Amino acid sequence: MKQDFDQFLPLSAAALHILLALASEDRHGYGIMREVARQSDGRYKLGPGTLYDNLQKLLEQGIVEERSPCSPGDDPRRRYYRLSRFGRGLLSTEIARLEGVVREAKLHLHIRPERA
Amino acid sequence: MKQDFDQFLPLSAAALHILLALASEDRHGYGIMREVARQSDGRYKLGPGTLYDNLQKLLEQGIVEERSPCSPGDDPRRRYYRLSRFGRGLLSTEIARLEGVVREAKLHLHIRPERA
DNA sequence: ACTCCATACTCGGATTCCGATATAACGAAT
DNA sequence: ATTCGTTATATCGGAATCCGAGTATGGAGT
Repeated sequence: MKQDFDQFLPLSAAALHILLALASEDRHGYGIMREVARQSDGRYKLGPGTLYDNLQKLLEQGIVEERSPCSPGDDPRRRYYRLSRFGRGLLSTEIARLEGVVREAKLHLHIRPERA
Repeated sequence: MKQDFDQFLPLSAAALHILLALASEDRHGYGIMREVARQSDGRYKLGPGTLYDNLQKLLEQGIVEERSPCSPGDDPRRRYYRLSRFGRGLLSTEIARLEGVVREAKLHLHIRPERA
């Protein structure tokens, strides 16, 4: 069975980074913000507006699910989100697409070697 | 000297694909549309609205320049666009950023081997 | 003349972005 | 116990962006 990932692609920068933050582990909203900043080395920061707009849409689309807060002793304010199976497949597809973009770009750009 | 690429990043999907189409050669608007569709294997199509909105902004920002139509016998309606030196550097930076995203994602996803 | 495709461009509604702001609980220190 | 900085969720509304429908015209083929 073929899933129609294509209608959700390409992911916006915000959605991509949110899914990426959730790929490593389930996180709550604020944790997503911190993880996105960390992964991008502080160059890309998600404000609360962008975060919750996107989270709501991702939930509606079944890409992300809300998880019950299982751990006792955890701050009860937190609402945890997790990547659904579908979302994981979608992210994989998007990453494969981005690899193609990178490959194409390298055919035509002189990339400087990374500096130490 | 350090150029402040960061304020332009991340590129939207539309801007990224336009720059990518211009990386290989100078093109006119309609040609950009076709090249973007070709590079993405028809999965990502740019409508004229998105194209000209983006092109105008990229021109204002000095990322893309308009080139005089040099070739005689060419359709005189065509307006050609070219990646500026700054734009080329910006695209390189964005590609490097995307490589980081891909690398990060692969740490946490089981990517299926590509099928033939 | 007619038709089809290439080409540039505009318009306006829909979507998305995103910072300012509100609210409040937690932890630690005084 | 009060205060303060941080953690945390959420909304609001203006700005930016997306994006397809539509307009217009030129060139090529029949």
